[in-house]
Amino acid sequence: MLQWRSETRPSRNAAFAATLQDAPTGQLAEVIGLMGACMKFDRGAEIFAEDEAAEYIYMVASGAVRLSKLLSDGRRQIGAFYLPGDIFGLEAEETHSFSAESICDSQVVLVKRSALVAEAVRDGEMARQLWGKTVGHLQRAQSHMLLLGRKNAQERIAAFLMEMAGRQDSDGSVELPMSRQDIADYLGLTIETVSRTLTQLERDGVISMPISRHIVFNDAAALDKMNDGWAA
Amino acid sequence: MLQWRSETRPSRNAAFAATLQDAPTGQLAEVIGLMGACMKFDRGAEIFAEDEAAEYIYMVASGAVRLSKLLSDGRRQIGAFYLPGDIFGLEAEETHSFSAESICDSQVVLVKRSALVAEAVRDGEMARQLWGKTVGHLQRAQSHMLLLGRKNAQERIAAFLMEMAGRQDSDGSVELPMSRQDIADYLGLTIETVSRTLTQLERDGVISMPISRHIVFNDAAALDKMNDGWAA
DNA sequence: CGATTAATTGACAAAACTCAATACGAGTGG
DNA sequence: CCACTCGTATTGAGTTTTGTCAATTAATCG
Repeated sequence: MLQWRSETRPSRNAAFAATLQDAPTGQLAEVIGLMGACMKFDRGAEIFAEDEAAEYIYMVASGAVRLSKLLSDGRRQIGAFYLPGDIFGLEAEETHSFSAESICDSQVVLVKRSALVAEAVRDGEMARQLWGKTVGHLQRAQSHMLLLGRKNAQERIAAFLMEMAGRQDSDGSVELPMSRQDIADYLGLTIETVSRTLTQLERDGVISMPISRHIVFNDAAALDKMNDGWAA
Repeated sequence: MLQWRSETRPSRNAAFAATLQDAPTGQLAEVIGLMGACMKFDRGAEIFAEDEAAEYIYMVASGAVRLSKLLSDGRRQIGAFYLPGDIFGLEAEETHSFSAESICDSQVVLVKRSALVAEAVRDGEMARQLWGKTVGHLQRAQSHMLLLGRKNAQERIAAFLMEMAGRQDSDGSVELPMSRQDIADYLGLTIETVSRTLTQLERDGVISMPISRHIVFNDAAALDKMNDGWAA
């Protein structure tokens, strides 16, 4: 997948005007990369907060980001993880209803929402892509609802591993940038249940965990079967 | 809320061309009402199926619709309920990933997706509204994820009742068009848990149920508190 | 009024959660 | 290079919530 580096990207102001001419039917990601300014975020840093005005649209250049909502009593739901190449910040019209934090040290490209909208007004293809991305996020959210509503712990973990594998161009293993607590809050489980379920899958020979955040698939078919009948 | 009747709506072919001129900055709902054709669906009838090409965009005129996904083993997740005035069918780009069924006898207005898109190309305001509606659906889906991920049965039921009340212009009561099974599949619970939880709320004096599908709020503040810290 | 579907209730089982203790691992300083 | 520390992850024991299966009651429709 895309692995943007700020060094290889022309600086914003220089490229701005020219870019828009060059990309009349531009890929959204390209345009964001060219129009946007790159920012670094440390592990745990907040990219935007709940109730903050939604002024920018974002793209992960490197690292990983979580979209989360925290409750008064400490419960937390993670709505999505964003990996390099992913665009986010589309889920708000006026203000954000979730916050976004950097899971590890990350680089994120920011574009003014107003600039993208202005571009979309002129370029129908751009409008179509912005809408399409939003529909894509909606489908992911629906797919996630499915998982949260009716899957047991093992099915959730299996679905999660397959999802992450599908989003990395992985051989037969996944590198997890997020903690067990993040996974738990994404899947609607406790950290203990996540841990036990992973251990059980390892005992069953389905996966191996050389280190806790690197998971090797020994029997991808078995994982597939746990997902049976559901979209990823 | 809107309570469209097919009789009061000009027939499609007659009004089509004129309509578009009349509504240069039209409300999306208005335009759909004027451009669309009205169809009746019996209770339980399928409006569109999973994997079907997404050819239309829909608006509920009367009745109620559920968006659902069925598994091989019989588990079902309901992703959303649509009530009069609600627009749906935006969650797909090419093909539907959920099916939609009429919960009771309903009337639904259909518009060719291509016609709306063509309109959006000409009218930026229309494009903005289509995108905005999609974002709205995404926010609802995220809010629903939250509920499914971390709420207990009582909190889910309370959230559901408040949501439905908010969507009907209701005094202190809700009329539920859907069965207990539909509610259960929406909330990620079993029908028995839904039933028991409602009974418990009635015992506690929070609600009354003169009949099973009509729920009166005796203590809305108590319901509110069960929702504490969460968006509806 | 009887038949059929929808909803409730009860008794028990299972899955996941809670609380507490222990182990692992990365980073730091001796 | 090793020992120490702190955050992260795993494991265990016991509890709670929700699910399952079965029976009963209520509502709806001819």
